[in-house]
Amino acid sequence: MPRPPSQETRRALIDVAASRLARREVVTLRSLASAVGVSTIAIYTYFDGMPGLWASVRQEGFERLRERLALVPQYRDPVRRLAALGVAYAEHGVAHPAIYRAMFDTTAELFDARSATAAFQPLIDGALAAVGAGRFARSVDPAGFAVRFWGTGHGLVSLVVGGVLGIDQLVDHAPKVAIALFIAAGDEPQRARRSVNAAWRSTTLGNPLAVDQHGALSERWSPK
Amino acid sequence: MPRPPSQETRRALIDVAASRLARREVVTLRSLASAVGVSTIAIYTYFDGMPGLWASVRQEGFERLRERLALVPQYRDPVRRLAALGVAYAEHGVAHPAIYRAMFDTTAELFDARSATAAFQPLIDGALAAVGAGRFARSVDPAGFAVRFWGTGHGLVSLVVGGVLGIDQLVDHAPKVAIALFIAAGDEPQRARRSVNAAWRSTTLGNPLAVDQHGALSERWSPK
DNA sequence: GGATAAACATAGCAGCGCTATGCAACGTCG
DNA sequence: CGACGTTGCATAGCGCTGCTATGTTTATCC
Repeated sequence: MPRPPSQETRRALIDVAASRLARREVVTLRSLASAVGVSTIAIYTYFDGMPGLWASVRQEGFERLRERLALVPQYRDPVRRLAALGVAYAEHGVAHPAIYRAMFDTTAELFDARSATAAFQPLIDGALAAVGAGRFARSVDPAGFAVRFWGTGHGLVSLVVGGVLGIDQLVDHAPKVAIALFIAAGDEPQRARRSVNAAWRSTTLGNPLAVDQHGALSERWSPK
Repeated sequence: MPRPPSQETRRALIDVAASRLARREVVTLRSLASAVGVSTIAIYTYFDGMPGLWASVRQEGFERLRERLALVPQYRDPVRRLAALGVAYAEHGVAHPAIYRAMFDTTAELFDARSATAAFQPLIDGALAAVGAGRFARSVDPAGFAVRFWGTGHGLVSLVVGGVLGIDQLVDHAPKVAIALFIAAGDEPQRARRSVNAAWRSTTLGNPLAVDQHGALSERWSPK
C-alpha cells in the first residue's frame, strides 16, 4: 500500500555527496537536497539523517575500492599480484583522497561491514595463493598477512592523503615495506624484489591527470 | 601599553578541550568557554577561532607524544630501543585515542610542524644508532627508515584507534611488521626477533586501566 | 475507487561558529 | 600619579547547521 521510495533519489544523494566531497565542497544537508532537487526531508527518508548518509557514502567508497581491486589481473606470480593489489590500493586512495578519508572516518556511525570485507578479500586470496605456490612459508596465516599488508599500506596512504607525506615518499617507501613483508613471510629476497619492482614500475602515481579505471578524471590531489 | 593575555586561560582552554575530547564529549566553542568560565570571545582572543584551537590541541598532542617517547630508555641495543619506541608509540596512541585521532585529522588547519618533527626525532636517532652499531646496513637512510617505521605503525595504531582492528591484533601484527622492517634494513633475523620480542613482552597494551607515565589514568579505550 | 501508509514539502526549532559593539583592565607615558 | 591608548573580554545577534512537527501528496492494495 505504501508509496515506494525512489531509488534514483537515493543514488543521486550518495553520488552528489561523493562528488561534493571530492570537489572539497561542504557537504551539508541543505546543499545535498537542493543539488538533487528535493527537500531536506529526503535525507531522513532514505538515510535517517546525516550520520546515516555518511555511512552510505563510506559504504559506497568501499564498494568502489572493491571494484578497483577486482580489476587487478591474475598474474601467474602470486606475489606480483599481491604487489599489484597494493599499487592499485595506493593509486585509488591517492586519486580519491576525500572519499578515502571519509571511509576511515570512524567517528561516523558504523555501516554494513560486508562491503569493506569484500574489498579486502583479494588480499587474503592472494596471500593464500602465495602460500599454495610455495612462495610464502606454510606457517603464514593468509588473513593475518593481509591485515599486515593492508594496515601498513593504509598508514602510508593515509599520511599522503592527509598531506603529511608527499606522493614521492609513498612511491619510495611503499615498495620497500612490501618487500620487507614478503621476505618476512618467507619469500626469497630476490624474487620478492623482482615481483614488487615490476608492479611499482607501472604505477601512474604522481600523474594527477591520469584517467582512472572508471574512465573518470581523477580528483586532483594537492598537498595542503 | 596593552593588557597582557592570561596564559592560564589559554592553557585551561587547551586542557579542557583535550579533556572533553578524551571523555568523548562534544567540543564546542560554547562548551569550552562555559567550562573554563570565560566568554566565547576568549577562543578568538587566544586562538583566532575554533580551527586555531584545534591546531593548538593537535600541537599539544604531539608535545605529549614527544614527552612520552623521551621517557623510553637508552638501551644498549639500538634495535631494542627502536622497538621500545614503537611500543611506547602504540601504547600512547591506544591510551589516548581521541587525541591521537585529532593529531592526524588533517582537515584542520596546519600548525607549527616543529612539535611533530621533535616527537619523531628519536626514531631517526635510533635508526642512525643502529646503522652506527652495524645492526643496519650502511646504505640505510635513517630518516627514510624512520618514515617507514612510523608510517606503518601509524597505520596499525590508527586502525585500532578507529575501532577497525582490536588491540589483540595490534599486539599480534605490530611486532611482526617491526621485525620485517628491521631485517629488511639489514639486521640479522635472530637478533631482530630477540630485540623486538623483548620490547613487546613488557607492554601494558590491553590493560586499559594501566596508569600511564604521567600518573594519569588512561582514557578508557572501548571498541565502537 | 476509496482506504492506507509511506514519500515528501513547509516552516520552525535549538545549537553551532563567528562578529559588531561597548566596556573594563592594564602598561606607558607626561 | 593620573590621563592615554591598546588590548582583553562580555553581551547580543547574525547566518548557518541538523533535525522535526505538521500537513499534503502519491502510489499501491482490496
